[in-house]
Amino acid sequence: MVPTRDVFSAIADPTRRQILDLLCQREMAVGELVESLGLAQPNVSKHLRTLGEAELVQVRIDGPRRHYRLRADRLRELEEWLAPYRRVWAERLDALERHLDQLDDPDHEEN
Amino acid sequence: MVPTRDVFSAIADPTRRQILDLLCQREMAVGELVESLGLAQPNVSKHLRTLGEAELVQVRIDGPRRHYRLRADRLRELEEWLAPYRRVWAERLDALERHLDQLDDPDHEEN
DNA sequence: TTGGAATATTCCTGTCAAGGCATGTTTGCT
DNA sequence: AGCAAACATGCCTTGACAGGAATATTCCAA
Repeated sequence: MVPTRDVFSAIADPTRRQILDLLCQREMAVGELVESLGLAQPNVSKHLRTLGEAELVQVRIDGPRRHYRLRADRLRELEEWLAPYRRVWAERLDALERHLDQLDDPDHEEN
Repeated sequence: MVPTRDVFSAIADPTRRQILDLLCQREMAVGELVESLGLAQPNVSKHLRTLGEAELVQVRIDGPRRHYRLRADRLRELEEWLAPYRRVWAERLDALERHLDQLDDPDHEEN
């Protein structure tokens, strides 16, 4: 089951990030999400569909209601993408320190 | 200098991620990026502008050419956003193991 | 099997972003 | 000053997406 949508575009929307934040705590039904978010139900359903296409979310059917659950493993893709940049942080921190040293110089200019 | 664009929407575009990947290695001028990416120059410039609005990138002017440089620190925001989900991975891994155990059961059903 | 609750889907509209093309701007060179 | 290189910006068209409203679907209970 290959995802039909990439994680990056899925989390680009603020509302969808809100949904993920909620699902981070616990599984939730659509109605609960609607109430928590204060959005229209069709709107929430559509965002859930998008999250589902990215496989960031998983459904558990329980009678007439559907419980959505976070699939955190898909966020590992993000984690992995981030990896190469982590190394850069260390280098840049050195640069920042040198920069802060320059701030002690009263003639230094900043904007 | 508060960013006028969030990191999430900035990295949502594949081309922009490609650019970041290139800048991960070293600072590059627009012309170099154009050649590496095989895209039209105005196109690349516009993506660089977008990355700049998210402050994911920094310019160094050198005569007529502009060298763009990665600002990895802005990706920390992503890292921080990811933090709450990291904890979920551990829990979910337990569930996965239980799931795999069930796979040994020949009567177990899967779709 | 009829009704209602919970949710999904469709249609419509406005907005925004990407790509292509043309043009403006700055800089260095002569 | 004039020209060319290196970029940026503006305009246009097209496609994708978000939000709203209405409608369809699925399920359970009586």
